[in-house]
Amino acid sequence: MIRVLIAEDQAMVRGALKALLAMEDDIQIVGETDRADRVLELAKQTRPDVALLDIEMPGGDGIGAAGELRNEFPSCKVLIVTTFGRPGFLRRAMESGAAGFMLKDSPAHELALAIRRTIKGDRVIDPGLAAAALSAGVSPLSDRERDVLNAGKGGASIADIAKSLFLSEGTVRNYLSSAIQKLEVGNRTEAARVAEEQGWL
Amino acid sequence: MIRVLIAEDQAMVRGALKALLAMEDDIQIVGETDRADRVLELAKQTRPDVALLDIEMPGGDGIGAAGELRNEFPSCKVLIVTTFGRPGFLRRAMESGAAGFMLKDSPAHELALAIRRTIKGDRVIDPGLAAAALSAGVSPLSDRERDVLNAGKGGASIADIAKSLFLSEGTVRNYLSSAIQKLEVGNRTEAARVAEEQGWL
DNA sequence: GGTGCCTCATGACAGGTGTCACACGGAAGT
DNA sequence: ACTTCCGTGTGACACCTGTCATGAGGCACC
Repeated sequence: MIRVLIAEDQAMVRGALKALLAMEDDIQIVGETDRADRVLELAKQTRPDVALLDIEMPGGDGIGAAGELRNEFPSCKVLIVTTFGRPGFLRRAMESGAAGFMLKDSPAHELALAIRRTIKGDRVIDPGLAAAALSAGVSPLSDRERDVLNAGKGGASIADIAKSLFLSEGTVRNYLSSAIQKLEVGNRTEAARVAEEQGWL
Repeated sequence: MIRVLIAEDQAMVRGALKALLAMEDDIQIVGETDRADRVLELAKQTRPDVALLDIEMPGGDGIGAAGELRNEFPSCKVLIVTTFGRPGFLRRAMESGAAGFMLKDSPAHELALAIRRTIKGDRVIDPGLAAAALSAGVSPLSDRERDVLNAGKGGASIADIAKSLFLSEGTVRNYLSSAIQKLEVGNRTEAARVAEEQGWL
């Protein structure tokens, strides 16, 4: 029996995944949560063999939770199951110790297969996404460039970004300018969009 | 037996919902698709009693599909089931003839309940979202203001927007300025974000 | 027929933004 | 030690943006 933990914030999707996996004879759902910051605690109680984690969740993100799990329970495999196939997500997920990365637009029956393969020690990665990750390469942005893009992605002005990051406005302008050039776009709104699409934020 | 059609682009979620609903004795899944523009065609073949539609889908959106369904098959109830509770979405969905509006973070078992209530002629609306829609009110934006925000939301410059809408740059600036003031924000990036959050785009 | 709103446009102006050159200290690699 | 980044900062400059005043035409409503 494979003990599975599910972390997914949308209750309906979580319930539906549960229903789906409950039909498999060799899979047992031992825990479920809608928050990233409850994953570790829940794993302590339930000792799962595999954790199914979404990336977008309240209380943190699935990639962070994957890293924590990896530290505390090295025997527990992590399978990221998410909506968006951002190449950068895949890279960060694998670096944080995830054993697999599936997209929600894969067929449903592949999920059980992926769980079984993960248990056997295989790394399961969505094929299309793997190709995209290879062609996209690593983020060209420095840490600070990423920070300013992040702080400004909601539409904040340079002054706002400077305040929230405790930097001078000139410095923020320089970082933005350099990020805009690296991403080959024309303004910070586009830069934030492109970086987000690549999973570089 | 309630005949149900599912339109949802993420295959895993679609499959999982199918598994969930298949466990109900009085519900039968008669069709499924991942594209908004196949809904009508599929309904012609399968004659569903209820159509479960996501909003974000390739080939159009679920609200448009709801309107088409309403015209061609007035007896088929439409239940919108979506991720984001944008008040404007709810309004547009109800105006286009949807019988219900559920969020994916409702508990899974409520989906079957909602389907049954829809069949009985009830209108099923997520309670929290209904309150939000009432407090948010209708969009204050004129058609053209909406257009320029839409054209610029990816980060396009004023010149780009003007070209794509065949307007002068000054006109675009005026519309943006007026939208920015109506939405009580400071620049067009924020304006686009706020309008999008309200479902006004 | 007046009033008000929307669409489209122009011109002017202040302030925000992106670019560039330059500087200094620290960390990392050779 | 030397070089090469990165992070941080300043000042200057050109250009982009947001605001405002103003105008014309069209449509709807009273």
